[in-house]
Amino acid sequence: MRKGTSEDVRRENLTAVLRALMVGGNMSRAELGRLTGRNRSTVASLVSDLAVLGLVDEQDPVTDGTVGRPSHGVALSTSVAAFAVHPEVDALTVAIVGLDAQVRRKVRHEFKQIPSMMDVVMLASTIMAAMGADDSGFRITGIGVAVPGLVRTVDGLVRNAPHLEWRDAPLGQAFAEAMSLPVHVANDAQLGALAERDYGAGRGVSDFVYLNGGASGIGGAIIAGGALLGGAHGYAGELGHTPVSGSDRVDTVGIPGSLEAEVTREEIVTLLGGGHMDPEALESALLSDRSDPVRAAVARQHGYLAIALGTVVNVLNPERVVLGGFLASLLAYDPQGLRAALEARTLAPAMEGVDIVSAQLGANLLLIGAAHRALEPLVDDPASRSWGSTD
Amino acid sequence: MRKGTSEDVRRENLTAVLRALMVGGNMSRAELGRLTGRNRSTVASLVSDLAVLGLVDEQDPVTDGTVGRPSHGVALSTSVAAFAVHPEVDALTVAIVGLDAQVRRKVRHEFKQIPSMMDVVMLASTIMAAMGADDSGFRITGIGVAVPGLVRTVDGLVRNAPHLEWRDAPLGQAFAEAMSLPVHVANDAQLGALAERDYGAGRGVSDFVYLNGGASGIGGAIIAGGALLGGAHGYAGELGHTPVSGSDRVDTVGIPGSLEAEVTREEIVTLLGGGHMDPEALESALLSDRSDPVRAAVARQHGYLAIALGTVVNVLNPERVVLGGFLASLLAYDPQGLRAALEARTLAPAMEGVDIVSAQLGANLLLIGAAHRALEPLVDDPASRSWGSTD
DNA sequence: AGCCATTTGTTCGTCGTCGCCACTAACCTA
DNA sequence: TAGGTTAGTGGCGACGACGAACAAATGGCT
Repeated sequence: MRKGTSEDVRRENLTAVLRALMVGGNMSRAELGRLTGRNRSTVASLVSDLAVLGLVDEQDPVTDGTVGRPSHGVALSTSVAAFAVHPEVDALTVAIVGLDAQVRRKVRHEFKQIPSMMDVVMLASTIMAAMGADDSGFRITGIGVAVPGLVRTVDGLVRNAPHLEWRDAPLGQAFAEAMSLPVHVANDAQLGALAERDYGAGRGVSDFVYLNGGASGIGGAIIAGGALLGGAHGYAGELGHTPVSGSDRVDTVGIPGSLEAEVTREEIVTLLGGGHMDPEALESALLSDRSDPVRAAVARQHGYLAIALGTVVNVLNPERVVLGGFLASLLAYDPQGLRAALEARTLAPAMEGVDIVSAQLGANLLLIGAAHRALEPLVDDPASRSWGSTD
Repeated sequence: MRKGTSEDVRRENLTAVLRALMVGGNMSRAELGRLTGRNRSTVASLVSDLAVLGLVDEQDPVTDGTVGRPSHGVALSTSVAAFAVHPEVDALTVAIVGLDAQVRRKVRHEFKQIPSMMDVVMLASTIMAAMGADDSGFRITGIGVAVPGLVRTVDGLVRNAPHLEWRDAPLGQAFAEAMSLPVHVANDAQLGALAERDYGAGRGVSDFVYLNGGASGIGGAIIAGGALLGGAHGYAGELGHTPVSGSDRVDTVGIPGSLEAEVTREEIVTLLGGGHMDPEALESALLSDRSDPVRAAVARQHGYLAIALGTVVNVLNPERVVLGGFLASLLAYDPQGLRAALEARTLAPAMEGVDIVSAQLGANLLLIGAAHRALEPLVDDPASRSWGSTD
C-alpha cells in the first residue's frame, strides 16, 4: 500500500497464492487460479517463483477423475517453519511449526517454580539451538512468543504478566540478543485468536470475539474486519478485566469485581470435588453433574460472562463469539442459558445472527498462532530475500 | 485488493493523490509527489487524469519565495460534492458538501412533531431536487444520511432510532426510489467520528474512540487502524448502552443502569437552572458554576463515564478518546478529575499515553461525515465512470 | 546584469507485470 | 479411436511507474 508500483502487484499476488494455500490447503494450480481470480499464465508464473524461493513444491499432475488435462499440484514446503515459544507458570513449550500449521517438533519442559524471564530465554534458546541443528532441514524464519500478559508489540516488552510475575520484562530484546532471528512477542489470546481465525472456529468470519478461560485467568482478543485488533500498542482485547459486579473480589491485577475475578475455573473445579483436572476431565465432569449447586454456579458465571460479552457485542457488533478453555465447558453446560443471558444484555439488532461457539483448536492453538505470527513477514513479502538463505 | 492488475495500481495512486489533497489541503504538484512518494512524472500524469475527470483543478505555478522552478498548484474541484441529510427529532438538515469538506449549501427545516420516515424522505427529496437544480453547477455523486440510531449499512435499513421512533424503517430503499443517486445511510456518531478523523480531533490518529453526548442520548464510534469499525452489520460503537450501574433508571431503549441512563445532559441542565440551552451556553454556564451540587453531579457522571470508557480502553487500547457534545463540557469542567477516574478503572499500560480531548468540529460535523461517506466510492475509484456524467 | 545552483516540468525510453491468444498436452466419454 | 474438455506453455500487447536527459523558472551571489 505504501509505494504503488508494479512490483507491489507482484508481491500482493504472491501472498495471495500463499494465503490461499495456507487457508485452503494444498491444491492444484487450476484451483489456485480460480480461487485467486488470476489468469492461468499468471498463476503458473507465481507458483514458479514461489517454488524457486523454496516456499512451495510443484508436484506432478494428478488425475482426479474429471475430464480435461490434469493440473499440477502445489504444496506448501514442509521445511519452511518458525519457532513457537510459550512460557507458562509451570512449563515452557517450544515447537517448530510449518507454513502448513503442522507442529513438526515439540518440547515441553516443566518448571518447579515460576521461571524468571531469563530462565525462559536461556532455556528456550538452548532448546531452539538443539532443534534447529543444521541437519534438521528446516528453514526457520523467526521466533514467535506467546506470553500470558500485556505485551508491547513493537519491541516485545512484556508490560505485565501477572502469573509469571514479570513486569516490564524486555523479552523481545533478550531473545533478539540470544538468537539471531527476528522475534515477535505477543499476547497469548491474540495469537490464539489468529490461529482460530485461520484454522479453527473463526474460518471465514471477519468479525469475532475470542475469549479464553485458562487456569490462570481470562484472556481475550478481537478480530475485526479480518484482522487482529491490536490498538495503539498491542494491548487490545483485555476483556478479563471488565467490571461485571460490585463485589470486592479482585483479579490477578487487582481490579475488583472484574470478569476474571468472578468467573473462575477454580470455583467450578472446587464444586466438582477439586483436585487436578485437565480440560477434558473438567468438561466431562461438569457436563455430568446437574446438581443444584453446580447449576447455580454456572448460571451465576453465565450472568457475569453475559455482562462482559454484552458490552463487547454492543460495541463491536461481531458475527461470532468464540469461547475457549473452561469457558467452552461453561458454554457446553447450558448453551441456551448463556445465550439468553447475553440476549438480555445486548441491543437486539447487534445480537441478531451472533453465534456462540467453542474454540476448535486444541493444545497446539498457541503454538500455531505464535509461529504464524513469526511467518507473517515472509507471507506478506515472499520475494524479499531478507529471510533464510540457508541453502 | 481484489484483483491484482496494473489498473489497480493506477486506481490506488489516483486515490492516494486525492486523499492527500483532502487531508492536507490544496498543495503543489511537487508537495504531492513528496507526500505520496511517487515520481515527478507519475504525479504529473495522475493529476492530469484527475483534472480530466473534473476532480481537481490545475492552477498556474505560484512563486513561494524558495529557490527553484515554481510548481503547479493542485486544488480540489469545488463543484464535486454530495448531499448530506440529517434527520433529527425536531428538524431536518440537508446540505451540499464538497470534496474539500466545505458546506456549500445548507437548509434546515424545523418540525412541529416527530417526523415519520416518509416525512423525512419526501421533504429531503424536495429540498435536494431544488438544490441540485441543473444550473447549480454541482456534480453530485450521492446522498449520505446520518441517522441517530442503529442502521444496517448494507441496505440502509434503520433498525431502531428511538428518538425518531422509527423501527425497521427502510430509509435507504425509500431514498433510492425517490432519488436516482447512490444512497449511504449510517449511524450519526460513526459519521461524526469519520469527520473528526479526517478534519478534527482525530487527525493522524489511527486508533481512537469517539463519544458524543447529544440532547437525546450518547452515541459512539470506534476508529481502529485508521478505519471505522463497523462490525458485522454496521452496528458497532454503541457505547451508550453499556451497563455502568445497578440502578433501574433506563435509557432510551430500555436498558437499566446504562451509561446513557446515568450520564444525561438533562440532569446538568436542570441543576444549572433549566431552560433551553444551546451547547455553547451550556458549557459556559457549567464552567462558571462551581457549586457543590454541580461538582457532585459532574463527579458522579465522570465516574460512570469512566466505567464505560475504562472497558473500552482496556478492550481497544486506543490512542485517544474524543468527547463531543455535552460530554466535552463535562470534560472541560474537570479534565484531571475525569482522567483520574479513568485511570482507576483501566490497566495502566493500556491507559498510558491516552489523551482525552474535545471534539473539534462544530455544527457541520455530521454533514461533513455524511457527505464524505457518499463521496467515498468516488475517492476509492476516481476513474470509474459510474458517477456523474453531468457534462 | 550575469552566472550558478536548485527545483520542477516535460518527454521519452525501459522495465516489470498481467491478460489474452493460439497452440499443445492430457484426460474422459462414447 | 474420435471428439470434447480442461490445463500447461510461450509469445504478444497493453498498461503504468520509474529514471534520465533536457528545458524552464526561480533565488542567491558576485
